[in-house]
Amino acid sequence: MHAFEEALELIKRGSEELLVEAELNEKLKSGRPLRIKAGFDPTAPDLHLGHTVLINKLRHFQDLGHHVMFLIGDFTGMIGDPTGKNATRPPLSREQILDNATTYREQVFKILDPEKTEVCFNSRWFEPMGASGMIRLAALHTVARMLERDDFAKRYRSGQPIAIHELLYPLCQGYDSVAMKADVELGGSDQKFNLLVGRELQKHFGQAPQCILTMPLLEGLDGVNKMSKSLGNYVGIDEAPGEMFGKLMSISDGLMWRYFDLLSFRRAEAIAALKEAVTEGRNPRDVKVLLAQEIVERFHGASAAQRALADFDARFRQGTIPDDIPEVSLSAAGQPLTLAQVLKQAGLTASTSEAFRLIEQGGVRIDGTRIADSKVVLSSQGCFVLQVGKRKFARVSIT
RNA sequence: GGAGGGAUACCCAAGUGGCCAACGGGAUCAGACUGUAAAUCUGACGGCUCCGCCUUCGAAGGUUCGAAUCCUUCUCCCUCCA
Repeated sequence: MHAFEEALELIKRGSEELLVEAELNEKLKSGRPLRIKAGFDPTAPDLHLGHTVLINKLRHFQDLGHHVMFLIGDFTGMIGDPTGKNATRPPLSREQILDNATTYREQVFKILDPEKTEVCFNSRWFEPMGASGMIRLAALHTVARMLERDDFAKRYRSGQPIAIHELLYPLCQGYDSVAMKADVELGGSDQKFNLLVGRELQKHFGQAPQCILTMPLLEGLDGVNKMSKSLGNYVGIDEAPGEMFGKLMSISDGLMWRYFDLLSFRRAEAIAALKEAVTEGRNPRDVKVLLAQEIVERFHGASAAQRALADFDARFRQGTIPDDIPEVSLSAAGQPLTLAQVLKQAGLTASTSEAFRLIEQGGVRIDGTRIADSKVVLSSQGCFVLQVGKRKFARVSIT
């Protein structure tokens, strides 16, 4: 196998679609470092594992010696990407955008090598372009072609408003590719239309059109919907090691392989070997541990990953109480407190009603002993560990 | 500008004068089973000083012994026409 063929394998792994493969082949064969572009809207600075699928792919290119350009759409952020939206997005202010961009960079360099990454801002070429330049750019595409795009078409059909400036978004993104002389552009599978516009414009400006590599959207912890913060099925890359580890351990066995493909840096053969081991009887749990550890290690380092595993085993396999639990001290003011009140005041339940229910359902323990009597009154003074369900703890002292 | 339809708990969605703290589904939480798996099963799912009481059905008033349900005004959303 030639080196470039191996490279192509790595590039294609986990991807959704590669256009046009033959072109990319040629580019790889040339042996020069390719210019790899990926653009990010500086809207949501809180990255989760779903976002990292694309960033991992950039990392692959980086490892293969290519030139990664991380584009922060500070200019286009004023438009807001209409992709997948059914409504016009509120524009971002200048300060918000810059703020978000900084956070973005910090988080992204946990995966990308900062030395090998060029960070670009597209205001650099759009600001000097001016209104006349924008009009010339707009002249390069037609409304009809723009309305071919599914989400625009749907909105248009269903009578939802499409503001004129939203039509400019794909053009701007496409022009970015011209300004950056991109050889390859990466994007989510929902970005295909925008990425294709880039090819058109590059051809118009006499450049070889970029290849397009789209990445699938990662399913969230529920295994059904795409990972997103608003659905609450996400793992944030800033989350504490223990949280991250626990969340990853809770995914289903089937979903685990998807996560391996899209998130792990292991070689494809290594993953295949793991899969085989499981079919031959290896406990999937142990394999999932490997995945969870790899991910935690990536964002928090090896020792944190070790600790997360140890804590996890201690807490859930042996049922011991973790040591890093929040401490709460309450003052009884001379009066005895009911258990339900303490639970609420310690922040373990949202209301005393909820506390009552949980007690009655057997979900509450004091120092490891289940308390099922909702009328228990805690005599004043004392210090103990309160537990609700499997994961919520607090060390409470009453004074 | 005109005509019509709608707003119910985290989401979807029943309910058209008392049996409604409000059917059902989803999400969520707890318990059982486990690998903290997943699936499944059981239960909970407005609040409180919790075997009783208090506040909810877009908002504010009103009718009534009694309203999510009837009336008035207001706010917001949708559809059709212009």
